[in-house]
Amino acid sequence: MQTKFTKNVIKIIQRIPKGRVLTYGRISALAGNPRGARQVSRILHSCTKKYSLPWHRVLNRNGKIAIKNPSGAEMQKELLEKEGIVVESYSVDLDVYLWDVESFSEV
DNA sequence: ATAGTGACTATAG
DNA sequence: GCTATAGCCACTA
Repeated sequence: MQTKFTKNVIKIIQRIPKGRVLTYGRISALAGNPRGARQVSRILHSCTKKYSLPWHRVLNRNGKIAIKNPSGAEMQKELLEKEGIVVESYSVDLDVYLWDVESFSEV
């Protein structure tokens, strides 16, 4: 059984539009836990396969790829570029690609 | 219950 | 820009 926070995170991540990215802090805050950024990473680990989450659209606060696994980071960069996002040195320009989450509150 | 860990964040140097 | 610390919260042993 997952916590409410976990389910919210999953729902939010699944709502990330193509070509946009979100930060761990943003997601955790939207899910109801501004301090739960680390849990977002955990959820990604646990639920990416089960829920087909677009984990590649989740970056850290600096718009940088936070994955430890070098292969995974490379894959994420590739996936982002495929969506039209320019990735430089494993980081993206948040001013351009950060998802405007205001539309999520409507739901 | 306690301790260790982590795809984070904020602050300090 | 970088590393180092501390704080946070959920999961695992």
